[in-house]
Order: sequence, then C-alpha cells, then structure tokens
Amino acid sequence: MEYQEAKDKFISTWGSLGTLWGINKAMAQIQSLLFISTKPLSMEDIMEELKISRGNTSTNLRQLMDWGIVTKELIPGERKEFFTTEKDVQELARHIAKERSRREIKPVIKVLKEVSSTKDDGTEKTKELIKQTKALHDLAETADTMMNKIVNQEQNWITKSLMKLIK
Amino acid sequence: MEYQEAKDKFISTWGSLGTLWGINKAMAQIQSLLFISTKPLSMEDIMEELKISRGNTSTNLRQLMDWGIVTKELIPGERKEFFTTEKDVQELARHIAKERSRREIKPVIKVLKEVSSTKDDGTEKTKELIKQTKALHDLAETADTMMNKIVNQEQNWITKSLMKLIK
DNA sequence: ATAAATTTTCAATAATTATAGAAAGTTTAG
DNA sequence: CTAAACTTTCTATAATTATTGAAAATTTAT
Repeated sequence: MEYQEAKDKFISTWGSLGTLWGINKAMAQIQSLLFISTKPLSMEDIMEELKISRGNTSTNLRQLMDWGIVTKELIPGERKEFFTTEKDVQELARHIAKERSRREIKPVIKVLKEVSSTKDDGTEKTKELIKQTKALHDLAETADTMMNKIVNQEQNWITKSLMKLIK
Repeated sequence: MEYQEAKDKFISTWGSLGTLWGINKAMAQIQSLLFISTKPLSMEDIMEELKISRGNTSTNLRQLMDWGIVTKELIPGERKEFFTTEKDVQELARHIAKERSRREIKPVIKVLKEVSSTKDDGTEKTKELIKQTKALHDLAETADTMMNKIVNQEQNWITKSLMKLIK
C-alpha cells in the first residue's frame, strides 16, 4: 500500500470509528488528519484535505479543543491559527476516557443511584426495579473506576501488572 | 421517588445511553423494559409500554436477539411469543463487550495493522503515518484484549484482584 | 385445507443530525 | 483608525437514520 492510499484508509476508518468514542465524523477525521501530520495545520489545510466547509471545520475544531485533544499552535510570523492534536496515544486515551466518563458515564451512574433508591413499597415489580438498577449501578461504577484508574498516570506500571495477571 | 417515575427515568436514561454501547434508542429501551420486568413480555406489551409501532418492535427485538442479550420464551398455551433479556449484569456486560469487539473493534484493528504496514518510502510523512498508526494499533489491541479478558469467565476472581491492585 | 392469530418486511415519512456558505464578528498590521 | 485577514456564528439545506403502518408471510388450531 502506498502513502496516499494508506492515509485515506486511516482517516476514513478512524473517522467512522468516531461513533465508538462518541464524536461525529468530521471531528474524528480532523483529529485523524492532525494525528498523522508532521506539522501543525491551518483551517485552510484541513478544509482542503478533507473537502469540508469552513464553518464545519471551525465548529469541529472547537469541539476537539473542548475535548482537550486538539490545541491551537501560534506560529511566529503567521497570522493564521494552526492546530495540533495530542500525539501520544496513552495521553489521547486518557483524555478521551476522562471526558466520556465526565460527560456520559457519571451522569448515568447518578441516575441509577437515584432510581435504585426508590422507596420499596413491597411489590414484586418495585423490588425487581431496585435490585436490577442497583446491580447496574454497581457494575457501571466499577467499570468507570477501573477505566479511569487504568488509563491514568501510572499507566505503564499498572498495565504491565494487569497484563501479567490476565495473561 | 415512586415506582412509575423511577421506571420511566430508568428506561429513558438507559435508553439514551444506548449510543454509548452502539445501539439505537428503541433497542435500548426495549432491553431496559425487559431488564426490570418480573416476567417475559409479548410484542403487544412492549408496543404498549413504550408507545412504539409493531414494525419497530419486531425489528429491534430481532437485533437484540442478534446481540445475544434477548431471547424468545415460549409460554405453554400461549400463541404469542414472549421475550426476556439476560438478567445478570455480568453476563450482559460480557455479551455486549464481545459483540462490540467483534463488530467494531476487531475490524478497526485489522485496518490499523494494514495501514501501519505501508511500505516505508523514506519520507518523513510516511514514517509518521507508520509510527502513529502502529502506536494506535498496539493500544487498540491491548485495550481489546484487556476488555475481553476482564469481562470473561473468571470475572469475579479477576475483578477482585484488579480492584486490589488498583485501589 | 382454511382461517384466525401473529410476526416480518418494506416503502413512505418523519425526526434527527451534519454540512455549507454567507453574514457578522474579531484580530492584527500599518 | 481602517482595511485586510481570518474565524465564528447561524440559518437553510442536505444527508442520514429511525419509525410507522399496512401488505405479505408465517404459524397454529381446528
């Protein structure tokens, strides 16, 4: 496979995977492009490469900055703004996990907590609701905690320990 | 909070979380409903409770069965079909993780492998593409392996060990 | 074999979400 | 201060995805 084909394939695959980590196509494609770029890119560069409009580029770049995985880079002598993404995959994973936890998982855990605290009126259906949502709550909380810890700081150490345990 | 309010809240929250694990709203809501039900439900029951059409119910029930988290239950003397979902959260998590890995993660890992095997033509940009996609490949593979192992059979044992390690 | 009960399929429609492109806003150089 | 360079915002439109509802298919009882 030659460079251009490989590049296109990467951007489109990684882009379509966006849904898996909860972002839209354009956002994922922009991030992909920056991820394999050897230098910061301007909005023009991105529009040009991905064939998307200025507005779309602007909006999605901002969202990527909100996620904390893309940053503005000011290049001396240049009036345009340039952008780069986090290049270290571990850091990238850490940011993404943290954001998803904050935005999606934590709020759900909160609701599960509330729901599982429903007053037990003695009926079978209420007992079932409480039991099941409590189980889900505990699972979600454990998974969230694990994910965050795993992906945090001491990654290398913990990952190694984990792999030893698991293998 | 009273039963009905809690139930509605659970179904709508868990339903909207569907996107997080890659399924649509109706599918997630049906699963939620079954999850807190004390007995198998018929298509009529589900349509009625969730106010969705027959076609929608049928389609989404089938998808849930494809995912392996809902099963048909035949009730003697009844002509209708009845449905139940996996009630054990660990089993549920196992099924979901396995399916997502198979449907989404594994194929992406395959593409990353291909892309990172691009012929090195000596240019900087090709080197960068190879380096970055290789890093992503390794990360994705590790994450996928961990997830599957964690969620598999020896769950209780491994979860306990993990929690000890991580805490 | 037939008809009633039930489920599935599928084309039309609705709802949602993404994108374009131009107007408005902002920043910078001189 | 002004004009050019650039970015953001916002509404109209396009694309995608979900949902309905009715016809077709299937199953079951007699």
